Amino acid sequence: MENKNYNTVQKQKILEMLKANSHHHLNADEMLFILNAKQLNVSRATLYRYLDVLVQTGEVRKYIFAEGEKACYQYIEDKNHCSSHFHLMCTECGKLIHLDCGKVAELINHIEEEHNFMVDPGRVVIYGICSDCKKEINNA
Amino acid sequence: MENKNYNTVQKQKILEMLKANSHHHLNADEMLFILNAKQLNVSRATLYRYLDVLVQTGEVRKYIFAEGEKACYQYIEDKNHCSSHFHLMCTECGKLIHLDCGKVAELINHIEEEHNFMVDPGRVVIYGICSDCKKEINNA
DNA sequence: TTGCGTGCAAAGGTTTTGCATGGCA
DNA sequence: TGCCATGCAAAACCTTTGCACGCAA
Repeated sequence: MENKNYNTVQKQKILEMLKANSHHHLNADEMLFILNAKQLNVSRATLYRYLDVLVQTGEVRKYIFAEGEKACYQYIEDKNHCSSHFHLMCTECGKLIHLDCGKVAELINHIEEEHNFMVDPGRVVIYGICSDCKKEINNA
Repeated sequence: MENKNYNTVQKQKILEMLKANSHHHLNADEMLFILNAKQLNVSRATLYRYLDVLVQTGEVRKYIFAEGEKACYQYIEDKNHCSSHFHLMCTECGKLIHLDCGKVAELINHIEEEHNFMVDPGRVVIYGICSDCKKEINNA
């Protein structure tokens, strides 16, 4: 790794904030808002710079959705583990569900064997609506 | 649909160009370059405006990849059909493969029944490397 | 003391928008 | 003729970068 990784308050707080929100994705504005609310001002530049590092090391995943086009970031609990399965992303609430399931492995195998296509599971996101949001929509 | 859809040369040429390149995705610059090469100057604004319409009607799909972050567009042959299956996207050459396969339907059913998550198949893209590019990489 | 990390402001690149003009129906 | 579509340029937007200063080790 090329960075000498000095330990600074900013980095600590950014990482802490990401871990506390590992259940959903955040964009830069949202992150700065959260940090601000905690009386810690981090500059936008520093945030982006550190996010880049975290994405490179695999600790954080970066998403870009066609609608918003604003980059969203999310802390990945177990980076090695998370490259081997698919993710379900709720387009309503942003919740990320780890789909660690034999059926996925089955489909990946099928695609690689029968369709001769090498899948990169870590990048695959299955969009849809989670059970909680489905309830809310039905109740509305 | 809210647009009265006047027929103009620009729209015709844009759609024609998209259809001719339906096997892969293009970004705005590439499209303008192609149009230019054919001696038809379309303004960037017009291109973006029409692309928006096409995306809304489902004739064109918009992709944003985390790396490039530049929006890519691709004509969808059969928009109704394409909302019911997954797509394989080669990250090397941009080829889009329609994965119309029982295994996909199986996984979708499984996710909806067992994981209680309503999948939106039209938005799902499985990234990886296609057989042609795999060969090239191996030969290199 | 060394040199990485930070903050600020400016730049960068893509996409969107306002406005006057042009062209389809 | 009415009004949508176009082109231009400017604006908007998110993100990156240059530079000087501050701070970790």
